[in-house]
Amino acid sequence: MASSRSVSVKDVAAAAGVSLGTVSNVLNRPDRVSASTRQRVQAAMADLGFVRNESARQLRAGTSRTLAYVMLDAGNPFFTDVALGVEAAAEEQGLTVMLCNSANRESRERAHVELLEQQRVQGVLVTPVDPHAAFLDRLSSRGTPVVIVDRTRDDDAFCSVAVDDVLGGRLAVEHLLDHGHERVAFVGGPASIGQVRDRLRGARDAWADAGLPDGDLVVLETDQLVVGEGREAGARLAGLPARRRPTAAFCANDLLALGLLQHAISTGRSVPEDLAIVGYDDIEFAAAAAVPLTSVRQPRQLLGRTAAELVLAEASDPGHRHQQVLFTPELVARASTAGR
Amino acid sequence: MASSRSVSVKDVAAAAGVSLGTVSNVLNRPDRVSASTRQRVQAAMADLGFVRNESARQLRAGTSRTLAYVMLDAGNPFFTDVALGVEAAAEEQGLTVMLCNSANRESRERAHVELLEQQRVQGVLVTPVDPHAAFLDRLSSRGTPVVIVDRTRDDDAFCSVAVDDVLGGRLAVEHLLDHGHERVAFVGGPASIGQVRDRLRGARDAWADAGLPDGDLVVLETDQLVVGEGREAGARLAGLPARRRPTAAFCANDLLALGLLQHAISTGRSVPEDLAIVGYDDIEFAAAAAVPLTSVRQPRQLLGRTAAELVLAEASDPGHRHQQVLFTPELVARASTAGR
DNA sequence: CTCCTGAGTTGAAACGTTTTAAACGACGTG
DNA sequence: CACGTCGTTTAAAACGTTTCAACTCAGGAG
Repeated sequence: MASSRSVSVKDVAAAAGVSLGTVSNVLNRPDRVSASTRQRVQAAMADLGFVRNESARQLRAGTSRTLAYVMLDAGNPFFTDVALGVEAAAEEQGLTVMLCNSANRESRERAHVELLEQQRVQGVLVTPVDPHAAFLDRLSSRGTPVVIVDRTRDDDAFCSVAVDDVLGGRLAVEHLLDHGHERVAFVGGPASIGQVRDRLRGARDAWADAGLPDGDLVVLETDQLVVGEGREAGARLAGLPARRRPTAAFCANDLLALGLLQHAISTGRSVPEDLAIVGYDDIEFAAAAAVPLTSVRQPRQLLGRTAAELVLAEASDPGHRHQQVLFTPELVARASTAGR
Repeated sequence: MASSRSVSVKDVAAAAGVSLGTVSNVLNRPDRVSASTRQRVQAAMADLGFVRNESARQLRAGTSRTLAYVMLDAGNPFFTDVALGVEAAAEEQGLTVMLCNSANRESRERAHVELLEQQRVQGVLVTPVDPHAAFLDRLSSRGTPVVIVDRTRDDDAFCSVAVDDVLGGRLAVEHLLDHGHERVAFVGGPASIGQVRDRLRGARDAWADAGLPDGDLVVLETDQLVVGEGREAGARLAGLPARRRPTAAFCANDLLALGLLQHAISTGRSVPEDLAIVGYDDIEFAAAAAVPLTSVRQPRQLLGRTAAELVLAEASDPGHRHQQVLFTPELVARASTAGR
């Protein structure tokens, strides 16, 4: 029951009157040790407060029992849900997940990635600021399995898991078309984000397929995907002359949609009668909004789980071919588009 | 520029034509190495794609360069904000933060804590499911510094940082009293959570000080601190006879408050005219709600930063006395109580 | 009685670093 | 010319674990 810094296998061995190798066997192959000595050793371990030194284990064994997820923004519920999926898959394999937060800063992402490589983690999952960053290629080329989460690259240098954002954009706009809207706004940006571009492209595809005039799909570009920008977009929308003002808006994520919703309500407009709104991500707060939000749902936990499985597959199979998994999004209709 | 598994200091030394100790010096005390050999070694490292093995470093050095925060619920924006503060403080010290998510499950919390101890992290910050769990005492007694975040214990076995919840409860109710409310509901639960009890106690204190009858502070207990429970509480509130129905509600956190708000709006009640609402935590979504929410703000990032500083202080100073830091909350008044 | 078998245990080597004391020259000083 | 000095570099030990070949010792088979 004692304590103190650093009780080693050697100390336990001495206390139990066995050799150091036997203690290790108790730890790693208990079946090879007779019941009586096993108990004696375990008692000694408890007595001395022995805690295995993972660095030494890892150094000798060459393999770590952890895997890491470098999140783009830990404050966004979307990514924490992805992390839940990662953790679930890891737990099944007896691995621990190390969560890192790059907070949208590439320098932090890079620092994390480099430390993770030094720690010889089994694999790195990452939602990168820039999927083409050179340090990701380096990491991978040196032998650490890397999976890109919720982003894609045009080449196939990595495994990746993502959701079909073009389809998601199409679903959103088709839903609005079904409800009879003929002037629609797309709210989102900056265009440098691949997701935003893809969702807009899907929206445009659907719009074109319906044979509606290009100009009636209004694009409002934002600087970030946050609530405040949504409010601001709402003001811009309200400023348009009534005849050209869209009757519905499709937002590139739920935070924007919530901002838009908030602006509408606070200026006395009703949703969906005066303005229908579709969001994207289906975060928990979407369903809980003042007017529950129609949104495009992504299989967030599945995304994380699949990424974890891919990275482990790559880690265990040397002759592995990279694969790009693309999930299908799903539209969840709620009150914010229920009118008409 | 090559790659491959496991290039060691020895390989670099051979390639650069120096001894292994010199390579280590280049890594750790570059000033002790002449400029010419330093460059030669660095070139060799780049050439071979050398990556320092952190396990070996840590085994020899005995000290790790990371610190961990075990979060109670990574999906709650409150905790991710605390994590931001932790990371900021750690970054200043050149340390990395390992985030772990117990997701409200004590078994997961325990598993994380045990692995962290094996990894010999510099310190563990934790918002525990149960601050009295025995494995926390064990961890600490064996020499790993532990700081309890946003929870307290009656004894002083650990350092802790928390916010004065009794005061927070008082502030909320005094604010409502100032606005002339004389029938108020407290919404929150379960009572097993210390925070909930403290906030209610503060509310009662303020109520008593105002000389108002006990019975006019109605307590609605909830099962969890989530949006859905808030909606449900809204229904219970609306079901009360008008004469006894509170004109204002103080919720134990913002998620409940958002639920309550949502129920009010969807049933055609206006906030704050028909029902004033005060939340707690001041999460980002509080300000962005359909009716911006008055809320009791906690210094979230400061909480995390302080915890990190405490744990590092304890790690470096052996003759350290545990201290309990208590921050002062602050009421942020917004539209949800602006009437009257 | 000897030999074999197999379960249980042991001792030593290895993992990749950091660190420390010692070795090595080259150089200026007395 | 011998000596100490200083700046550089080296060799070896140590960190705590895992693994593997070798050893011991009963018990059973021949």
